[in-house]
Amino acid sequence: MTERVPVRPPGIGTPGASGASGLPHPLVGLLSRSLRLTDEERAAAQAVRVRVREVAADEPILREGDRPSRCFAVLAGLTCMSKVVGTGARQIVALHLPGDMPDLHGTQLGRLDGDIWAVTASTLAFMGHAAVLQLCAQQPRLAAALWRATLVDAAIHREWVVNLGQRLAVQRIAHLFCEVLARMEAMGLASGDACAFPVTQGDLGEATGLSLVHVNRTLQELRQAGLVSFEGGRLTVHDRAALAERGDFDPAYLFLGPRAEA
Amino acid sequence: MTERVPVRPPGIGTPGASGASGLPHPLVGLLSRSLRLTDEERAAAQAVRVRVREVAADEPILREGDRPSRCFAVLAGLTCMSKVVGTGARQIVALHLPGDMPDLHGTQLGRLDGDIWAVTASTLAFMGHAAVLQLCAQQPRLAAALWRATLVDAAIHREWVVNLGQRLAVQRIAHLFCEVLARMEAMGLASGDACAFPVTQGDLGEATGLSLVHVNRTLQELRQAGLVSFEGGRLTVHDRAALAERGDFDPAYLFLGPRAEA
DNA sequence: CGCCTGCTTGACCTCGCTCAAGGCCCGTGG
DNA sequence: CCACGGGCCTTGAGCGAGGTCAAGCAGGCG
Repeated sequence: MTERVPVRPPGIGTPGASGASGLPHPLVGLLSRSLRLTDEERAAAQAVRVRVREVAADEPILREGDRPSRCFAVLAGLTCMSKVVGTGARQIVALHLPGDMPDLHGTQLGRLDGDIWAVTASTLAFMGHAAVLQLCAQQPRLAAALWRATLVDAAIHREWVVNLGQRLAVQRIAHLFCEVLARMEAMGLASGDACAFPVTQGDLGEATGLSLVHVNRTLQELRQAGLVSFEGGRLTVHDRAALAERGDFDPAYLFLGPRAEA
Repeated sequence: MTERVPVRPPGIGTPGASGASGLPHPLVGLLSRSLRLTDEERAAAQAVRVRVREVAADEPILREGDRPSRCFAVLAGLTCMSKVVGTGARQIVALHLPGDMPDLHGTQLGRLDGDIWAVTASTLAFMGHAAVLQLCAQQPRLAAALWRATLVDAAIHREWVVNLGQRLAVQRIAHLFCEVLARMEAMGLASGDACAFPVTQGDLGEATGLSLVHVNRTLQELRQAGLVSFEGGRLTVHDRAALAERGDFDPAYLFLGPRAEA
């Protein structure tokens, strides 16, 4: 009945992730999602020096309280930000897909208010805070675009608050699946109605505030309803409309629509 | 046993809220919390024209999907951002105290991803998006400070995710109380261990993802433990350390500490 | 005076948690 | 080649935190 598939498959975004010509600068990729860059702006962004680092699955990248001097963009893989409560339980507060900058807010706030973990083996592009801040000071449109990126993250947080505060287990999971597929699609990382999503059921629980056991039963319910498959680290949505309906999902909060140029 | 006190008392921040000399410009107040302004910067901020408006309790200020051309700061009172789910239930995703700018993110995102309501009768200071954006373009340090303000909001959202995802009812309420008192204090709106907090038990439920009934019983528990009083729209914390302990509260995420100047 | 809003209480129910055990797949080492 | 161990998924049984429904009460206001 239950198909068995190798765990933790290849990965996300590995094949020439986000552009054509060799290695596009991660900032250029991020910025041109919300802006049409001028040559000067592109040059300024590309001048920010990048150091690429690989991290293994379940490796801590940054710790709560850290005052890092560099921030990073996810090139491939999956990272998350989480916080630990008094009981020792962990809540994932954000998922970062390729193209995201998980700790961009750190450049402004200086201190990190949660841990950042690699969920799967990932490729990260580190940039110095100083260089990013200088870029912001010299290129106001780019500063605005980066600001906007952090505001979208905040909008996602708000929707997560709603998800955890008001929705039942099935809806929470369905909603998360809808969000992940929509964001993957926006990054060009989905194929049809499927995308890589190599997280464990335990991870899902920590993101949705549910126990591992209940996530398992909830997944069975979604599976048996014919809405999704979630096996082998891959998410396949069989009926998008029905899943969105089930999860009370409206993608407006992702601000993926036609870019609102200033 | 249960004392009865008039509902919806005077209000918050009414008495010469945030400064000495007549009416300080709301932007100046907000900005100088994280920055020591130069004369030029102060002048530029004060040049942003402001229109003050009073709103009644439970009045909608902005609606989800709106594309406002102005944003506002809370001068006095209490507002919130909330979202409504399919079942009709409402989740409050943010509380705004005097000094906050509830829809500052709207200047960059253009569209609002939730409703903004006046929780109590409030005084709001509206400013045009264009003027604020122009200020950002001309004064990079002010732009950074406003960006930072939205990042602190995001950090609060993340903590709320944790609150809703991992904590029991008593902890959720205790945590919220700690947060409100800390933020009120930071705005100079607390007196000793008490502050105005004129919300109904229903409002508390919508902020913490609990039913009204359960909020009521939970409040009794906190009251009988001698930790807080919450009557007559006023919050009084009798044992701060114990309440913080009970609510698993660590104020680090509020970024109230000594301002991290660039 | 009567209504409306907000608080309080009781009884019952259910969603989701906890505890516990077993199974499958894979990697490792003898 | 096989034995062993460790993730991760699955299933069952019992329980408990919190929801729902319903009613009553107190105070403010027209």
